[in-house]
Amino acid sequence: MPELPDVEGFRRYLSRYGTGRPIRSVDVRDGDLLRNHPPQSFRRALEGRTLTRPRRHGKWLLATAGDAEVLMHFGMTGLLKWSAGDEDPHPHDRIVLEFANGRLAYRNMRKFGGVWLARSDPERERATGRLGPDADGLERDEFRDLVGRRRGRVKAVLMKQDVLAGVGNLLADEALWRARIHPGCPANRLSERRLGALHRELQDVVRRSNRRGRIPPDPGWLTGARDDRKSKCPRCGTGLRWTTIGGRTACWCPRCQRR
DNA sequence: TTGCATGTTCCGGA
DNA sequence: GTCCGGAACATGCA
Repeated sequence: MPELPDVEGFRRYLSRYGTGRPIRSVDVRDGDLLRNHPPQSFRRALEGRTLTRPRRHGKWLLATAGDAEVLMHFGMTGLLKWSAGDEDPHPHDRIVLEFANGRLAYRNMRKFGGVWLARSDPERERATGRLGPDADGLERDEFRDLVGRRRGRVKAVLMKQDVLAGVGNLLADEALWRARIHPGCPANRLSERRLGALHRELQDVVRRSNRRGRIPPDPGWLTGARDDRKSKCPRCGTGLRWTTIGGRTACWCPRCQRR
């Protein structure tokens, strides 16, 4: 699931369950997900430390641990899960932080994404790659400069993490649908007015989704209709259409979103 | 059995 | 250099 709003939910979750007391031990149940350190040095860096300053940049969740920084990416199936009891670990729990009062699991079925440790800005950037400014709160002028100059299709541009960070497949489709812009339209052919509308709708979708920790699949949202290939546009009732843009399934309304 | 899935990266080609 | 499509990554589900 994880796009910007989901990771924002994980940030709050980490803040609630993973900070304020020291990590007693680290259980690396699947070393594949530790992307830039062997389990032993990862454990040494974290055990006895307290996580502080949980923060998010795009789809990345970061936290300070002593002189190091923990970086988490959730791929398509990652999440955080707290448990206070002594139930068996879930089979997809890959890395588990043990605290005195319970444990916090980095769970990830498909093993895209992972967990990194960084001790410097360059080391962090090697993990995350170049990231544009976070999509949440991006000012209109900056959005216009970043997105409006690109020749590529607007949906693909929105999803490029080095342009702006945090927008994934669902968020891009939702904002484009609301702004009535066809996902295949070249970004640099959008008028000022339409770019402004796209900016406004994206900010609104992000703000409302962040409160829920997900892009809500509610009535009135494209995200609430897109899974069913027989769905109609929640706004005008026209049959939705699907195609591939930027390697992912784009969903749009052929009546509301004309080329 | 096949196709598809909300992410990223790498490659070849236009 | 830019942009695109396709494949790969790993796993589960319809």
